[in-house]
Amino acid sequence: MVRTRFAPSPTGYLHIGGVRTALFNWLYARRHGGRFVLRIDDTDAERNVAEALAPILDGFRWLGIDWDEGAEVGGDFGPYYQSERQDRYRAAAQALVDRGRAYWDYATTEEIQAERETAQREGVRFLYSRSFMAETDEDRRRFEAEGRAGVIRLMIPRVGTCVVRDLVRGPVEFEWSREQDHVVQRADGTCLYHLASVVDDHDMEITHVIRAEEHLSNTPRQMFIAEGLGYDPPDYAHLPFVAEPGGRNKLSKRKLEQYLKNPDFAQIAEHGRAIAEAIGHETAAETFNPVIVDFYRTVGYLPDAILNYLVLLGWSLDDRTEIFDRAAMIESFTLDRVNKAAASFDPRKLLAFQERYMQAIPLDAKVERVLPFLRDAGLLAAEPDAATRAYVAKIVTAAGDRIKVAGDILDYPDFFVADDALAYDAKAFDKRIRNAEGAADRLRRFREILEGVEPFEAAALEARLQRFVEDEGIKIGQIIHALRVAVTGKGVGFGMFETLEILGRERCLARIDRALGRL
RNA sequence: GUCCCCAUCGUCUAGUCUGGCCUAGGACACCACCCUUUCAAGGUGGCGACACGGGUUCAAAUCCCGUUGGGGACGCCA
Repeated sequence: MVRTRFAPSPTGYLHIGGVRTALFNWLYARRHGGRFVLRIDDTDAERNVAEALAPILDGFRWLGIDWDEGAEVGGDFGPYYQSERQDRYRAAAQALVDRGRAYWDYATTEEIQAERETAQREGVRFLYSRSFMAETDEDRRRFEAEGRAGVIRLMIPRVGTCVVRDLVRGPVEFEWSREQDHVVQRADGTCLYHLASVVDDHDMEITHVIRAEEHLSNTPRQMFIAEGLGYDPPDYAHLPFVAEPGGRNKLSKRKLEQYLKNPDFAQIAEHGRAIAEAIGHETAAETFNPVIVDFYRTVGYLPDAILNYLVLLGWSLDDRTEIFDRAAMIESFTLDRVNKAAASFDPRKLLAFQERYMQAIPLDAKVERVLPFLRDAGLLAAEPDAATRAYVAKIVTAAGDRIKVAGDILDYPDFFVADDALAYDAKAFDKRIRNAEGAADRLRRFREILEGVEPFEAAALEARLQRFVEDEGIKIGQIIHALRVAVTGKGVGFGMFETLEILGRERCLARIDRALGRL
């Protein structure tokens, strides 16, 4: 049975690169009817693990990447928090010593550092001299009598090679003599990541370790640990990096502000920021940024769109298929079609997927997505009644593809504000009404006509306006722009006649009066 | 510095293993035109890449060698 895992540290946020790695693990498990484990790489030192973990778990849940075992759901191979497994690691470290694969070492950090510097000065490769290695219990007692604290180091072979058979890259060869005698247990008795990771993967019966490329060069030591412990090592697959927008470097949470300098990235960020501010959401760069998954949830992206974009970052099925729903993804995902080169994150393309997915969902689903934004922006009551929903549905229909993310509904606040609170775009008002020759008079005349149009619906309104245009001997542009600004306050919007119908006669008349009154 | 990985349009990629079907295909972005009451959407078209240099071969994006460039790893971090 295939078992994969993703092991996040509780950092307080879920970033796009992590999701991509988790997604590939999840897909591989689902593809093979296996299990996907969410293990938590926390440490004892971390205080508020639950708090720092919540955004990560919420992010996965929102994306629909579910885990069969691990944090909050438990399972038969727990505990799933590394902080609760130190005893296991210590036992493993001791077993390594017992099997002659590791040794107690009593060098101080300063002594190691001195050796390292000497090697560097002489231009040779640093390899620990093992001068403070304890070969017997008596050695240990002697060192400890000197007041030294012992660590456990791996007894890495100094000859030969290690071959990592990577499912993405094929065989990769490393010389053992390049590896250090890595510490696996600290002087304070706690154990380090590489040991913990190997022990956990074994205990949790992980069959495929699918992780980012940065771990490729860590793999020999992990294989050494696994073999030393008598484990059957898992299969490894090292994924290419998700690189920063417009660059080749690994995506980093520390460079969020720098990414904002990339024009495409900035545009996406700005679009989201406007929505977030309208609903009173925090928009500091560290927490609100297109590299962080929460950004997309806040702004109203669709999880499936994000997954679809992400599955294509470093993987493809063929030369043309690009729309994958969950089932299609699971069905077609294979590790042998994972790319080797880093793929840079392009939020622009993500938006393109979002648009396609948004166009595809049914009206009522769209309305449901949009409602919370109207509520959070204070434009609608918390519990909209059926009439209100129907009203919103009309707006959503009329807006059509203009609503790319759910939060885009906030581009149309004018349908929700009182007539006397309507804000006018000053530039549009001047251009279309104040300074347009004869516009105000035409508007005044058409207002009178509007009083009698029956029914007050798009088709009838359009027919009547066409007649007005003919009667006046003008072009449609000479009335419609002024009309738009008068009733919506803006120079741009969706179909004029739908707009009038949705607003209704009373409000249209009131708004035209108000606009004319501003002259 | 040492080791490892990678290299096709600005970006994501197909093609590379199994050389010829590749005058290199698709998508995003961009540009133009069409549609049009504005803004979107949609339609049509365009721009645009095999990093470089040597081989091997009748034939190289594809195989080999080298160069260059980029990235990653080298912790008592994870």
